[in-house]
Amino acid sequence: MTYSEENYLKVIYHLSIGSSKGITTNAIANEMESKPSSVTDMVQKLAEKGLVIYKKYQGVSLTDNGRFTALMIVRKHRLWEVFLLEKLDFSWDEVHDVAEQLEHIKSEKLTDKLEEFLDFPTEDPHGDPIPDREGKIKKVDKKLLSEVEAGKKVICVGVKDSSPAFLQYLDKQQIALGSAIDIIAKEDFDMSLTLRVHDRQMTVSNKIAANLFVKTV
Amino acid sequence: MTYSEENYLKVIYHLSIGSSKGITTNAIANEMESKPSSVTDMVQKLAEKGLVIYKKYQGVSLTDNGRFTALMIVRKHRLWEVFLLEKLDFSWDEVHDVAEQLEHIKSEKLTDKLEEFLDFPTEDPHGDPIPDREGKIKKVDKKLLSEVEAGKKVICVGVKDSSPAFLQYLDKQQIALGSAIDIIAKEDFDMSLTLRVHDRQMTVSNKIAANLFVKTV
DNA sequence: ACTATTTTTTAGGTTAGTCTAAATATTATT
DNA sequence: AATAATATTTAGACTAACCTAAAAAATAGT
Repeated sequence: MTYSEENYLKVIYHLSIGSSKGITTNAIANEMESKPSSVTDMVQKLAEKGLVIYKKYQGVSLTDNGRFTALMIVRKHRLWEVFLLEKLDFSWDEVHDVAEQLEHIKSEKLTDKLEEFLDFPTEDPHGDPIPDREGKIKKVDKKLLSEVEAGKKVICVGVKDSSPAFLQYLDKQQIALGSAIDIIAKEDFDMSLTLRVHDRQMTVSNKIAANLFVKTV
Repeated sequence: MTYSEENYLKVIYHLSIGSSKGITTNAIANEMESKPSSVTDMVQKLAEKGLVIYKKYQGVSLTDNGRFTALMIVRKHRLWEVFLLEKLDFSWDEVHDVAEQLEHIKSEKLTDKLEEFLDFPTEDPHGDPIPDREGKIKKVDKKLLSEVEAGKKVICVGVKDSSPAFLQYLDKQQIALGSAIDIIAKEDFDMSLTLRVHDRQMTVSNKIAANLFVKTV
């Protein structure tokens, strides 16, 4: 397994979530910031190795073997994210690039020992579930704030838009990872929301709500 | 900096310790389990980048820049070894392969935070010193047991020969990493040593002593 | 249903890092 | 000092992973 093959499998896995159809070479090239022709090459190689199913012009999908391999990479990525945040005091936006490298370290023992050291976390700091060593994965309860109905209580677990402007806005409103949010009301006219965060009441636009990931409690 | 360039620098650094002359392409090829012709290619590339000094048929040596780069890789390798042993309960012989991968992770912040997390260790589990972030490195006081004079007290920090036969022998004699050893006498005839380990007295051959690294206390 | 547009694949080329075999330089031997 | 042995470099080839440009297939528009 090369570094590059692993990256392709990971991207195909992520694109497969939700869409049941074959993943197009264009979609993969886009995600990997490479060219469709390069993707065609690699995808043929992965098909020969039995990791994906590929028919010309029809897109690709993962085999069981390919999915398992992808899940083990995702597992490593998310465990390392927990490590960086909890043990090394990395901030939210700093973990990704480093985890992107660490996910390729090959040692089952390391992965399992790390999981134990972190006390068997079931989700990463963004609220995404961590596959176990058999590849089993908890169903996600992460949603966009805009999709939750009024009256519910939720916890902030991540952002969709991670631009400085948005992060600074959240900072100003004192909304952070782990903040408890009560959804008091939803305005039908513009889909804006009235929230209570840390005993402070506020109103946020639909655009804000559509970029904030929360998990229901 | 590619993975491969980093490995060459690291090997050249290790071979440079002790020998003040230029390092031969053959020596490098040997250490890397590759061919001398491949080494010539790479060494020319490293010379163009100003990391080594190279004149045809004369061997290579590191520039200041090259030495610093090598030291930063050694720093990462040894910090990760400490992490694996102390935090994840890896055993002595399991750390090397994994550290060999982890040493290539590129993130100054990660390295510095890891060092802090481990409480600024100054040597790794084999008794080798860990360079600081400026590349400063403590002088080694690690020696072979056979080179220490009678009467001294030492601590076992590593092995030169790591064959199962030798490790099993040490196990049987209850000599482990960290064991305190008193050197009671040295026999002139065959250079065998009389030792006290854990209040038990024993005699070991020169061959044994010449494969055991210790640090003087 | 036929043409225009877009998507995907094929063909051929590039770079990094490796190799083998041949050529050349250095070192050792007598 | 000349030759034999060894070490090192050069030349040319290979693979993995990428690219561009052209060809082929699929999709969309009228």
